[in-house]
Amino acid sequence: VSAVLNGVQGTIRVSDQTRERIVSAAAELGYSPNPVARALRRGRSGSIAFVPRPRAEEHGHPLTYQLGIYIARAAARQGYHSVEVSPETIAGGDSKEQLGFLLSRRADGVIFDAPSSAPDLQRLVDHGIPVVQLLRPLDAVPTATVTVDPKRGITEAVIHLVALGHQRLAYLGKADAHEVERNRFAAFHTALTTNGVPLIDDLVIWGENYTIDEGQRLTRTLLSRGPMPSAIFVSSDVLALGVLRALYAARIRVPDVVSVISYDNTHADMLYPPLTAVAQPLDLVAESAVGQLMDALAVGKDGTMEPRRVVLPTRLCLRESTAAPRAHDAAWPN
Amino acid sequence: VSAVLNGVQGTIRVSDQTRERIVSAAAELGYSPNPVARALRRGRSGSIAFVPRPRAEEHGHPLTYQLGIYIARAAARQGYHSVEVSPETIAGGDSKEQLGFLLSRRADGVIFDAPSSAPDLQRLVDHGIPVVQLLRPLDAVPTATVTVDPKRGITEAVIHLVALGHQRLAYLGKADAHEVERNRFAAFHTALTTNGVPLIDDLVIWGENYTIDEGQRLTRTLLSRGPMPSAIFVSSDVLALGVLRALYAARIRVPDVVSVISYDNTHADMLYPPLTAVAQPLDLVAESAVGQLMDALAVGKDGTMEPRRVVLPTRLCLRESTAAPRAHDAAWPN
DNA sequence: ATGAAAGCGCTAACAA
DNA sequence: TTGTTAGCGCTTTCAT
Repeated sequence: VSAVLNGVQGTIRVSDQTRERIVSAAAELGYSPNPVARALRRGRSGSIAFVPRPRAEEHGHPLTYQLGIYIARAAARQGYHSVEVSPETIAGGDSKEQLGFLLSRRADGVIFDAPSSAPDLQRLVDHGIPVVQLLRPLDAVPTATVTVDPKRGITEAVIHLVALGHQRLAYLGKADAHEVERNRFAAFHTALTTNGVPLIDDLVIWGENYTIDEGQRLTRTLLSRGPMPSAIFVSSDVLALGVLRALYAARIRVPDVVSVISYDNTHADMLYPPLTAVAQPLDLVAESAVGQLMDALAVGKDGTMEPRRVVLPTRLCLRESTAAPRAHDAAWPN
Repeated sequence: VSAVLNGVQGTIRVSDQTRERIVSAAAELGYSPNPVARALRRGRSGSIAFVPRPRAEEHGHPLTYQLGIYIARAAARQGYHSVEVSPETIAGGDSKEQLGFLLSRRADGVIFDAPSSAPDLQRLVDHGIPVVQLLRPLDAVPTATVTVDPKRGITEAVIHLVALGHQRLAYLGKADAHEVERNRFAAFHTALTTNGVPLIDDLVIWGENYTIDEGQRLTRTLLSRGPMPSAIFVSSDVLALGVLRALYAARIRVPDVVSVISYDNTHADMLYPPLTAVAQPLDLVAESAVGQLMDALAVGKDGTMEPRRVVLPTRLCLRESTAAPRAHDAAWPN
């Protein structure tokens, strides 16, 4: 019966008549297999878990939401289920319990976005559960990772601005807490140099975190530093929320007076004006992560992963927050 | 051993010495129970599932995100796990499989936010799995529900505007697809009447869906209808995104020229200016839903629920998108 | 081609 | 107080 219902491949070991009997009986009884029993027996649950980034990141939801969807889709394509396990629960209650939840074959593999707890990760790895870290991995734990190289998109952004005629570019970013931050600024800096645009120290402003308030603060600082830039590159959408708020309060219109480009593209399409932004390929990130898990879980494999490091490129998404600088800006004294 | 490790209450049926031996042995071996086996044996998984609203709702993510967190927290407080099961997966692949996933004791109870598939729900109910529907329930299926009565918050909103001196109020809403929409407008209308403010037909504009584009479109229509309102009530935050975009494009400042109040409070705190908005108590919604599930799942109970209907009030959240109307507005001809 | 049985890891009921 | 055992529902091996 089990073989028939599961459509076992191998040799056809059942007469058509019996198969028919089995199938119709199952239908009549409304039978559906109990996945828990199946998981116990198989040692595999058939589902993977996605643990979003810690909630501490104010307004991190669109990214989490999108990743969740892409992961669910990618998993579904492979016949896998995916569930999202709130980091709240993990960090909150006794994390031992929660981890046990993931550990003990309830999820065959786990995808973490920007995890914050190395010990938790390590325990999973120690238990032989395949783990992939996304976007902002903890390097202390040797797992597979899928990250993004900001270079391409940021270079496109700078070229775009230069082509429009901008020469005074500001950069609002977060002080380098992580490689990710450093890479963004490095990409920006390199792109300026390559395109013969000066990096103006006064127009590079560092904040402590990615929040709206911080974005406002940095913008006010920028505005207080004398001659305005004609374009601002903001290193995260959440920061950009604050930038736009500050600009709105100061009655400085975008893109009429300043152009704005942000990084992330998570909120960009809901703002006004819609923001030109550098987008991370979250769909591909998810796909790659799920793919790696599936490889490790393929029949015959024991679930061990080599810690492969996939790096994906970014791209610029053109919208309406960029335009040529105002004519008289060009005539401004330096 | 099982009894000791699970801290069974009843009579203390174990000598302290043996207990000690068991505990230390477990610690040494790094033992942690296999939840799958436990679930199979107990017939309870110890976790509940949250199925977010269909992704079709553009920019519905903050609400989903917040509900997810509140549900996770509430469940954790009760010693339960919660997982989020993407509606993508359910709607996408063969929904039978996915439902089976929820059905077959992988989740002891299920919380749906604004579900779209009555048959799926019905199947769960038929299988005796406790179900709670949130915010926009399918009345066809007799489950417990937790909904929100917009009246209080909307009344506060109108009173707030009237107190500021507004008399020309616009309402942008979605044509009544669901009781939820009707209730919002009804609350608005009643509040106007109660406060002696006229409902101006030209300033009530109906759209087809909650999208940014629709918000823009409705606003353009509004602007084309002659004398501006001094305040706009927008029946959803996503619509408000479009309203603000259209106002920005038309160089109409908020709240200097028009005040704006929106409903939902999901995006309101990230906009510019920060929006005064009517908030649904998502934390209480989650808490109530989880509580009802827990009641149904309490030891001894068989998981049957009476279809209780909890209704929670809204409240106004003051921010910066409302101000007194411009002086000359008062002098405007009607 | 079909039937029988073992056993995944746990808990609960019962026996000693 | 401790030890033994049945069995949750399934898959898979082995015997017929």
